[in-house]
Amino acid sequence: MVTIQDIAQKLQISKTTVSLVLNNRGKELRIGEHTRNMVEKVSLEMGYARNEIARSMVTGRNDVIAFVASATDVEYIGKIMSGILEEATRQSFAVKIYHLAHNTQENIIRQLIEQRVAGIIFHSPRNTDFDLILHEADRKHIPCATVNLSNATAGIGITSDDFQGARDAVKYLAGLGHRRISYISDKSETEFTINRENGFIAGIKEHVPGSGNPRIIHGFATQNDESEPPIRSILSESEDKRPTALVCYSDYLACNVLQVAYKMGIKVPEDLSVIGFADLDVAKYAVVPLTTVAQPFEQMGKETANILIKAIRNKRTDILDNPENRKLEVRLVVRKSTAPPKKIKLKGKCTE
Amino acid sequence: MVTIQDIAQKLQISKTTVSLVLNNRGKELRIGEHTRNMVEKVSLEMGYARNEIARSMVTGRNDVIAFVASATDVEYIGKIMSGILEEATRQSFAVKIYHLAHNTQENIIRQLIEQRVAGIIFHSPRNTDFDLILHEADRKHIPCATVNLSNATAGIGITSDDFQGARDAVKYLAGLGHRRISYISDKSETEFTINRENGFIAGIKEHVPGSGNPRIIHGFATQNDESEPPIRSILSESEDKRPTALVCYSDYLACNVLQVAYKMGIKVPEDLSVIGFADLDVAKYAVVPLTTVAQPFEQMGKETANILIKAIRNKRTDILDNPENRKLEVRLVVRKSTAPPKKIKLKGKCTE
DNA sequence: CGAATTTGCTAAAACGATAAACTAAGGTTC
DNA sequence: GAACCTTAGTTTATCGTTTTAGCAAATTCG
Repeated sequence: MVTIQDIAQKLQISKTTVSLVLNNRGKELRIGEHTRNMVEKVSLEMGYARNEIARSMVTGRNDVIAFVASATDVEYIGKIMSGILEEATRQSFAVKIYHLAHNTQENIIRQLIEQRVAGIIFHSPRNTDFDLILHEADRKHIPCATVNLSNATAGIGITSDDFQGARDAVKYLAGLGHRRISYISDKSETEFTINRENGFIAGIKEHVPGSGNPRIIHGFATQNDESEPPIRSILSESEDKRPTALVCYSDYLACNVLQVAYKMGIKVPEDLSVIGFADLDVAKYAVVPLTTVAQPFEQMGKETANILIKAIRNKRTDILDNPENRKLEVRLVVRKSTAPPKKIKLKGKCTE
Repeated sequence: MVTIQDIAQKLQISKTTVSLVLNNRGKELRIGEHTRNMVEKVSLEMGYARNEIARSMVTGRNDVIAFVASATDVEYIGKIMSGILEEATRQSFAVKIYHLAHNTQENIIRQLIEQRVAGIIFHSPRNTDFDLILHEADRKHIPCATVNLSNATAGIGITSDDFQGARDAVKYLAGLGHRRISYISDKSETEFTINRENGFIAGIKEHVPGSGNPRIIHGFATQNDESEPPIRSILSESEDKRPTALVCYSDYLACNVLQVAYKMGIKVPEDLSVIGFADLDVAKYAVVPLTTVAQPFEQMGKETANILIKAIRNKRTDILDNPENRKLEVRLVVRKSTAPPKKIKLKGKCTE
């Protein structure tokens, strides 16, 4: 590989001069125009590419951020990554990725430190997955951020406003005329499940007052079959008692609902409205494309990367003392799985 | 940050000694046991973490591979990445990711060279996306590989055996008794579309002989609505002429078929069998979970990383002269969207 | 015309590690 | 007891770059 030394030799000048020119500091540091041109020309001719490793050595900087995730083969994590990548690229940072799937926390943090990454972004559905890494990173003063993870211990944390999302979903359904709205939660207990459930409850209290205690059941998104019994039981009730609309913890669960309803001959949206959460492919490609609360995954990635890089640039000053936590707005995407409830139409006809 | 110098100073020995011990070359190069123990102890106490950047400088190695993809927010690419990551981790390589989405080829290859990555893995549905990068990487003798991309120019190329997959799908359907089987292709013309189409044709010739020219239509996976007219037209034919089974280019297209069939009141799998391709989430979560040709994305990633790293370790000798191209086996996953055709049963009843 | 300033460039140190060659002390062998 | 070997390290060079300080020649100024 060609080095600045080689260029210097060819031009019979010092490598300092070459370095200055190639870093565009030639004008300010008074390298003559002719020399500048020659350096540019020869470096191009010889196919010079600067050695970032050598550069990092002396500057002490290393413009690389690490994205440590529980997995990469999950659609929404891919979207987050995409946002991180876009912003990092824009700011001339490279991105390294790490998995918890085939690696221990000990191992990952060691690598991150040895490779002198400038900052770290985490995501996992399980908050505790990063305790060790966060602790060690803090000791070494590596700025950290979490994305879509309500763990404030990292200094920087970007999530989506799931509470608001669930509330909006209820508001929309109430606006369509629904009164019996239930919520199907995931089996896990995380900040996500809690926020969405609370948002749902708040929505009911606000938009469907006097409807009694909101009904919440627990499904199991991961395995189709596991979710069927609870869903089936709620849909088996008589038509005047069972919910006319279901808000689901995730698009996956909403798909499960679609499956069960299909088997039971319940029509969506005529007999039952369904709202999902996330806006993943499964929502778009469902038989009845799902109305869903779209989370701004890409934007979350972008924002997180942006704030993290700012922290890095500001010489990592006291992020832990002034934590930056932000919730991004969600957006209800209305597709085909929601409609006014049947009952209301019938009632209307009867009373006339 | 603590350096080996600091450790050496504290112990009043030379940094070479420290280096040797910390690289486990202390025994072979005769550093006394007592000194070895002291170095280990003090380096732990001081929280030493070796500087991979400095190390790379002198060794000339940099155990990093780059994964350059058209995007990261696509489910199957995430799976490939997962495999790459697993294998790279196992072999102590780090992985950097790059997007074509927000970056030019010129920019990416420049970064890759400047950062002295040891090898590059590509994926994009469009073969030509990497021409420039491949060319430059070759000039700099950086070993390259493509994954799930039938472009042999990279020396290493791992794909799945899509031809076989489509053929297997037809074989399975023929085995169920289907005779009128059609294929719905994507609108694009890539190696993928060609391989699957040819596999389908081969399957028909082999397993449904004398059924005339196989029918192939073109759908549009990307936008739901665009695919509807061609699918609807084929399903609108009279029941004794229209296909009893459809093999689809992708799971997405298969979902489109499910949507159209649902609207038209055609039951899957009773009236129509549907087979997808890829085995993505949309297949698992479809109303009628899809029978589909599962591609081994993770394994493809693993295999690619493994061969690439081998090439890197073997000092990148003439991979371009001895290209390694491999097709991995696909696997038909049978779910609920396929069943024997109705007609056969009816016929059976009539003739009795 | 001499002093001060500007211009154009360079020498040397540093970053943190590894690698190759070398040394000094003590123990063996013949 | 001289030659050789072993042990346990050390010295020096090197990787490719940036940074700091400096120096000589040319130019400007009073």
